Order: sequence, then structure tokens, then C-alpha cells
Amino acid sequence: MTGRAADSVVKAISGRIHSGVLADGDLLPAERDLMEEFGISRTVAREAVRILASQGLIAAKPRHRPVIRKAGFEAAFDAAGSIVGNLLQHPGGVHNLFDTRIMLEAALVREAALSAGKKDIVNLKTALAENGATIDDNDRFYQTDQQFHAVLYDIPGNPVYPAIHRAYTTWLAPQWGQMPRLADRNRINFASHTAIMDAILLRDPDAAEAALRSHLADAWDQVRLTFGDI
Amino acid sequence: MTGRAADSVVKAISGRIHSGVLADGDLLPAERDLMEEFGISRTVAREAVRILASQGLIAAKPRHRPVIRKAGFEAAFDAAGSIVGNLLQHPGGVHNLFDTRIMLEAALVREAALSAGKKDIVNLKTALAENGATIDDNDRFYQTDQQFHAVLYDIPGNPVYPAIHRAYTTWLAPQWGQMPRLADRNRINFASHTAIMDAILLRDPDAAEAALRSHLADAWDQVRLTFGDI
DNA sequence: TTGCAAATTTTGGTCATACCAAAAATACTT
DNA sequence: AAGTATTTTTGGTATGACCAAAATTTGCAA
Repeated sequence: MTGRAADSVVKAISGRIHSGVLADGDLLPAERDLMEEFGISRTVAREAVRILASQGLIAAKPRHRPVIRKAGFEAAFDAAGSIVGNLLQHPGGVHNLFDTRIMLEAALVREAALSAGKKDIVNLKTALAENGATIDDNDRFYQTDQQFHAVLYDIPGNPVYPAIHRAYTTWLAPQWGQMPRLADRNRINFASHTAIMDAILLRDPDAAEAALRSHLADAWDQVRLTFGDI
Repeated sequence: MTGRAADSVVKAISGRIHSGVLADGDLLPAERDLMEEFGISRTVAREAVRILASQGLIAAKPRHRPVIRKAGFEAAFDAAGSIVGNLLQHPGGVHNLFDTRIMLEAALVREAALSAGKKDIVNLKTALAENGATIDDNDRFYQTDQQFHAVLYDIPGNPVYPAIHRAYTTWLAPQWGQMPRLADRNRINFASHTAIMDAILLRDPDAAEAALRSHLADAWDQVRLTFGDI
């Protein structure tokens, strides 16, 4: 109707994905099979595959059969990823994004301080302990650092938050990855994590937020030290 | 090098867009021109256009010349839109999304209470006044209601927040649009807005957050009343 | 000259076919 | 049974062609 023959194919396939006919991890039918099934040309079949890929419903690596990828909120943020990548090239882009991260994590630690359950506390303590144990291993510290923050995103039990966390770490990875890793900095960051943890244990949302903001503001200073004004 | 000829074309064109050679609103060269310029087949030219469109750099309506669209954060959320749309069909999807909205707006009103400037206060008062003046006009109340919340997203001066607000209203519109509009409810919502405003004026973040959470929790109850458990 | 409608050109959407190279599948050898 | 060579499948790209919708030009009448 509306000019795009590929759209109907996209609709049909995404329907199969959501209804489970095509499960996570399955291979998409070959393009030549699609053209037979839907009575379309290969051009349209390829177009449909492209659209599905841009919507995150399938993962299409060059020269490989596209793989069905169950669409979670992660997929949504993945779809936004390429655009955000462009925006981060512009002055202020990284700062704007990091700023939202600060506000969100501030809200998350408040939430944690107010309503973290026993299990959440255990998870936080575990993550913190592992973080402390890897201060001298820069690569692993990087991982356990992220893991500690990840626990914060898990606490509300809302799958959107972990997806956001993954998006942040992915989008900001280019900057983060280039930052110099020093044991001294690790020690400072671990101390910050500990302060956040303490405030949560004391059920003091204001202190938790303050500690978190201080932590991320410090991290941002490091970014600026490395990259200058971006 | 690695398989996708279209990628180099995409890179070249996106470079032109970012460098301003192709400005916002310009028309993308015709496919047949692209193939000549880059020495590629029409297949690849079309592929490149598709990719650029999926990245939000150009807006391609069927049967129309693609238009350059300098991507903002709104474009990123637009790209995520189709996936989120699907997720909202699943049980709990709407709730999960609305939950994040509550947390974000709670953080925003805290921010507003702590650091809203004179201009922000004026904007809030204006929005609130217009909201109050339209209690008996359901459609306009709906608009001024959104406008009041929009001001909250504007206060931090970070372009990401207005984009998020637009995404929320777009994504949740299907539910919101079907809700019954009653002058009584308008009155309640206006009272909530006033309470939030008062707390901000008193520079009391806790009260502002409480008022906001109460307001949105109430709104959610209305949603459940209309749709049942979703 | 100007306004508008008809004719023409441009351009996006689709199809069919062909070739190549990388993957995947299969056959074969050790 | 394991590893290697061979065949088949499949995605990436190129050509060329046709149609219908847009955009442009042309031409005529007011």
C-alpha cells in the first residue's frame, strides 16, 4: 500500500520473532528462501533484512547468516547506538550524556538507600569486595568497577535499567577505554564505592547521592584531564 | 575493506553532513548520481541510503528524495521507537517504562528544587497557569499538562532530557490517548502540579519528589483502572 | 506577461540475472 | 576418528530494465 514492499515482509518476520516461531539464536532463512516464500525479489528480501537489522531484531554480520536476536530493551538502545555515536563526536555530546548518567545513578543510589533488600545488599557487598581485591589489576578493576555500578542498576528489578547501563558503558567506552589506568586512581575509586556502600547501609539517601555525585564528578574530571574540553 | 562497500559511502556522506557540506534540509544526491560519484552500483548506493536513514542522518520517505536531517538525540530515541513499541505489547512492559519515568522525573524535580533559576521558575509558573486555565478543556489540558512536565525536562539545560520526554510521550501515547478525560481528574492533576510547584518554590527537594511520585503513582492507578493489569 | 494544465524528464521502487568470494556442508583421505 | 580437500550454499555486488510517482519543463490560453 504505502510503497514499501519490504515493510510487509518485515512485519511478517518480526511477527514470527515475537510469536516465538523464530526463537532467539535461530538463523534467519536465506535471502533466496525469503524471496520464494514471500514472492518477492532478492532486492526486497535484502531490504527487509536491512530493516530488521536496523531495528535490532536480527544481528547481521557481513558474510554471515543473520541471527535472530530476541528484542529486549537492550536492542532498543543498540538501535540508537549509531546515532548516539555520531552525537558524541560533537562538542558537549559526551558531557551531556555523562550528565544524564550522573542524575540517573544518583536516583538509583537514593533508591538503593531507601529500599535495597537483603539480596541487594549481599550483591553490593560482593561486588565491592571483588572491586577491592582487584585494585592492582587494572583490567580486572575496570570490570569489577563496572560490575559494582551494574548492581545499582539491578536493584529496582526493572529490566530497563540494566539495559541503560549497558548502553552507557558501550557508548562511553571509546573515552573510557583510552583513560590511563593507575593503581592510585583505582584506590580512589574503590574508596568512593565504599563511601556509597556505607551510605546505603546507613539508609541515608542524601549521603548516598552525595557520595555518588562526588564519585562521578571526579571521574568526569579525569576524562577532562585526558581529553581536554569535550 | 571488510565486505561492505556501502560503508565507505556512508562514511563519506556522513562526513559531508557533519562538516556542513550537506546542510540540514538539503536533498541527498540522487542514487544515480551517487553511483557515478563513488563508482558503485545502484545496489550499493541504495544500501548506503538505507543505512544512513537507519542512522537518522537522513529522512527517507517513500518515493521522495531523501532529506538531510542533522541527528539530534531525538533521532536516537526515534530509532529505538519501533522496538520499544513491540516491548510495550508484553505484560509489564508499560509498567517498566512508566517506572523509569517516575524515577527520572523524581530526579528532575529534586534538581529543580535545588537549582532552578529565575527563568525556570517563570517557565514553570507560566506552564502551571496555562494548565490551570484549561481545566475545562480536556484536549488543551492534555497539552498543557505535558507542557508543564516538559519544563521540568528543560531545566537542566541538557538536550538529552527533552528528547527523553518526547520519547516517553510518544511511546506511552497509545495508552494515554485512550484514557478517559474528565474535568474532575484535570482538577486533581492540576492540584498535583501546584503541589510540585510549591515544593520547588520552597526549595524542598524531598517534598517535591514526594509530590511528584504521588502525582505519577496516581496517574498510573488511572492507567490500571482503564486497562487492567498491563 | 502570467497562470495553469499537459507533456516530458527525473528518480525512487522493484524485478531478473549473473558472477564472485567467503562460509558452510560434504566427501574423502589418512 | 580426525583432519583435509572439494563441492554447495549463501551473502555482496554489478547490470540492465521497467514502472509509477515526483519533479520539471513546455505550451497554451487568459
